[in-house]
Amino acid sequence: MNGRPKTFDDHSIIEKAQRVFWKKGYASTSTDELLVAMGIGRGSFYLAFKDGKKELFLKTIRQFHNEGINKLKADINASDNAVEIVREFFNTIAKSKTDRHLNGCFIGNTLVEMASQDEDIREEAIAILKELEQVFYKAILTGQKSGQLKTKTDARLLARQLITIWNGLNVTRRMYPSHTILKSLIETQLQILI
Amino acid sequence: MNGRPKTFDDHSIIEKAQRVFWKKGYASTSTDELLVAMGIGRGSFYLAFKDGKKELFLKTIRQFHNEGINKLKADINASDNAVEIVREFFNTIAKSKTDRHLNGCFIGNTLVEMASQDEDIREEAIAILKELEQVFYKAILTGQKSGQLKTKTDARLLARQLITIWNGLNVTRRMYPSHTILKSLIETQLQILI
DNA sequence: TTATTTATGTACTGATTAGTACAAAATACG
DNA sequence: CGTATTTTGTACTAATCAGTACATAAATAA
Repeated sequence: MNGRPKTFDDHSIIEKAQRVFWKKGYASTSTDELLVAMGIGRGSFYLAFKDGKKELFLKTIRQFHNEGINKLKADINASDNAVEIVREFFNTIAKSKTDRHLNGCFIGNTLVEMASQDEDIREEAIAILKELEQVFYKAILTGQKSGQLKTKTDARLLARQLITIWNGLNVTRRMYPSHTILKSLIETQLQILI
Repeated sequence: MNGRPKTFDDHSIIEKAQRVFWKKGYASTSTDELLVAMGIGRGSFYLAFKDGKKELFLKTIRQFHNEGINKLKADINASDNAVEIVREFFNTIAKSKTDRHLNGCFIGNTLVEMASQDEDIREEAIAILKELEQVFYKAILTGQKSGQLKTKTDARLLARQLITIWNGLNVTRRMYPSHTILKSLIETQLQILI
């Protein structure tokens, strides 16, 4: 049986919460702030997310990741050059707006902030980054099989280097929030993909 | 004129505060927790650090950095192979104890957590990482002049790559807190130093 | 000793925190 | 219409937060 209808849908309020969490991190974001950003009241929030802030956060990073990874996979599938899509993926860092640099990678931030604080959140962040690494891995394998990638380096190791470069760029971009600096840095780092 | 003598010295309590800040970050560390770790009372604390938690934190990252960078510089000066010392510096990541991996790099953590939260702390963290990059830069220059480094790549760009790899490894080590994985990863990443 | 200075310990403040309790509102079904 | 069901808004709680106030302690200097 149906009761009073919801005035919101989970997907859109999670997206609104995401912007706040991404900018401020987990601990520094208050539930009050989240409620204002999501545009709902306390009653609705704790009904929709029984375990409160932590449940919302886990759903937020999951939704953020799913949409990003699905787009990346689709782009790769639609292309005949998987490695080139990976390159473009890295280049979005340099192309993003200047104020975005300070925010870094939402998942990397989460891993850094929560690694010693919350096992559940840490493991979720690790799993997400490993899924991204896995996409890199498959793209590299594809490139090596097609001959577009000449390097004989083990694809697993190359993928692990890529995720490390990704993590690093998302810290370094805060030091150098400059289009040109980041562009040349990314280009140089990606020379491992030869 | 002298009054009642202090029961502690700043350097040692800053070091005690450092362990807590490094593990938990800025926002999630309470002043109560810091007082317990430092072994002093509120009265003494706010007398020694007029601006409270933030002043303590800034002094903590400064002291942490000064000691680390001075040791690194001394090691480089005492060696006839500056680049080899830089390699060893990176390899300390792989060699550290497993539970240390979750803590990452104190300064990198600070930049990630505070970039959008506190301008003073962000700029201090950026300055510290740039000082480390500068040490890399000079080591690379030395290596290129002596012929120990064959690469003709611009030393400035190489140093920027190194700080990015450093930042990246300190995130990735939380995904793979394993001696062997990190060792091979570091070795591969440092192949830019040829 | 007495005055001065500095350090310490503790009680307190007002703000903010995450989360709960619960009555009222809005729907569907019979 | 009336009852069951679900959502909503608001008042509340108990804990914790960073920081202040201030009396007392412990030293030096006169």
